[in-house]
Amino acid sequence: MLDRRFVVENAELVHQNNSNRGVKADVHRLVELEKQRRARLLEVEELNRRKNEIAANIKKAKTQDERQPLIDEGRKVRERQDAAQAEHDELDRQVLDLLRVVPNLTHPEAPVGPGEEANREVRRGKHQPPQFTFKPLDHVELAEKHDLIDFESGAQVAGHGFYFLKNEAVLLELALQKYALDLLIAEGFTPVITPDLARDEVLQGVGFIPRGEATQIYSIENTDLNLVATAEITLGGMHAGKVLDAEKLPLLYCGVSHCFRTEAGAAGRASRGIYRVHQFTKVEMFAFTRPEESDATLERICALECRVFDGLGIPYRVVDTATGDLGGPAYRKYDLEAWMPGRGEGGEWGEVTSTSNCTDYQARRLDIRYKNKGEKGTHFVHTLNGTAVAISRALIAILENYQEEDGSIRIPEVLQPWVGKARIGGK
RNA sequence: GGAGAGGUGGCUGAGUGGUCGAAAGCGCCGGUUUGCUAAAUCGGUGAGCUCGAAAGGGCUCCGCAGGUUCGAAUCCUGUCCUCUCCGCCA
Repeated sequence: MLDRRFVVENAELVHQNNSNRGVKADVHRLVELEKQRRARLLEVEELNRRKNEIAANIKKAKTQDERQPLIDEGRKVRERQDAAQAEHDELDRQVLDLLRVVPNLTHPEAPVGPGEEANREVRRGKHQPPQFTFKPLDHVELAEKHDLIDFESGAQVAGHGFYFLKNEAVLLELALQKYALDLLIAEGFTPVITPDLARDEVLQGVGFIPRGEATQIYSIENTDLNLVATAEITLGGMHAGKVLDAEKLPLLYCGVSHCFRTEAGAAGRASRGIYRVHQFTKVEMFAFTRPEESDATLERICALECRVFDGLGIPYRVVDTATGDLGGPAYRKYDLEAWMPGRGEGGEWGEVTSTSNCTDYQARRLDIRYKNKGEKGTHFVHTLNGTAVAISRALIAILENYQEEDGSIRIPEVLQPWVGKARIGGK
C-alpha cells in the first residue's frame, strides 16, 4: 500500500505510474475522498476535544445541579461525534478500497511496457544452452523413462496438477534444498522452515488476495487460514507489527516451505508436466532492509540466484520485468529464465526464479518499522523476496539439460554428494 | 478437545470508572563525578495522526473489534494469542 498522503500530494505521478503498469484505479477520486475524510477527521477530533473538556468539568463540578446540564451536553456531543465518526469510517473504507488497488511505484530504470514482451534481458548465465546431437526429450518423457514422477497417482489422490516424486527425483529435491540453503547460510542468511499455512491478514499484508473469485490461494474452510503460495507470505508476516533496531538490519532469511497454488485460469496455458502445478517446494530468500539499501539488496539477491544456477550448470538469462508485468507490491523485479530444451519446439526459456524489491509497500500494510538508535520516530523497512530454488522448475531444467543420447541423465556435480550418484539410468 | 490464568511502553511489571499516556525497575540518551573502565548521581527518554513558519497546541493508541458511560487500561460482549494442567498424538 502506498502512503495516502503521498498519493494526495503526488496524484499525477501515481496516476501515470498506474497507467504504465496497466492498472485502472481512480486516483482523482481517491484524492477527493481522502480530502473529505481528513476534513471529517478534524471534525471528529474537535468533538472529541469538547467531549473530553466536558468530562473534565463534570469531575470538577461539586453539586448534582452543576453536573446534570453538563452530563446532558456531554451526551449530545457524543451523539454528534458518533455520527461524524461513522461518516469518517465510511470514507476511510472507500479510500482503502481504492488504495489497495494502487500498485507500488516503479524503479525509474524498469522497462516501460504493457506486458512480458517488453521485458528486457539484462544478462546471461555462465553456461550456454546445450547442443544436442539427438532429439532431446522433455522432462515428462524423461521422468517416465526413469520412473521419477508419477502423475497418474498424483491425479488419483489429489487431482490434476498433483504428482508423486519418486526415486532420484526425491533425492534431487532434497539435494537442491540443501545446496541452496548451504550457499545462503554462508552468505549470512538465517535458515527457517516456515508454516505452510497463514492467516488472511498476513496474505493481504504481503499483497495476496485470499478467497476472491480469481484467487490463486487455497483456503481452509471455517478458518481464516490459507495454504501459502510461497514462503514470502510467512517470512513477510514474521515481523509484522514490530519495530526493528536499525543496527540489526538487514535481516536476511532463507525459508523452506511448500507452495500451493490453485492456478485458477491457467488451464490451457503451455504447462506440460511439473511446470505449473498445485504444489511444490521452494527455498525463498527474504530481506528486511533500510530504504537506502534495498536497491543494492535486490542486485545482491539476483546475483545469488545467478550463483545458484551457475553452480547447477544450468543456462539462464536474467530479465528486468516491464512495468505492465510487475505484481502490485513490486517496485522492481528480476526473473531468471532457465533454458528448457524440452519446452515448445526445440526449447524455450522458462521462469525459474523471481526477485522483487517491494520497498515499503508491504511493510506499510504489515506495519514493520525500524528505529535508529537515539533518534525519535520510526520508519518503514523495505522488504525484498527472491526465489533461491523452486524445486519443480529447477527439476525440469536439470532433467532436460543434463540428458544424454543414451537416455541417461547426469546429476549436476554440486548435487552428487547428496544424491549419492553421478547419473540416473544408462551406463 | 476439556479446565484455569493472563495479554499494559524497547524489556520486566504496577494499576478494578475521572487525579493514567500510564508507578517502579531495566535499557537507552545527555550532564556531573572518574587516571581508564566500572560504580555513583542528576536530568531526559513510547508511537501514529493532525493544526502551526516556529514556539506550541489538539486527537488517538494499555492484544484486536464492538458495547455501556458525561468519562474506560479499568465494566460488558465477541475474537485472536500466550501460559499451566488434563486428554489425544508423530
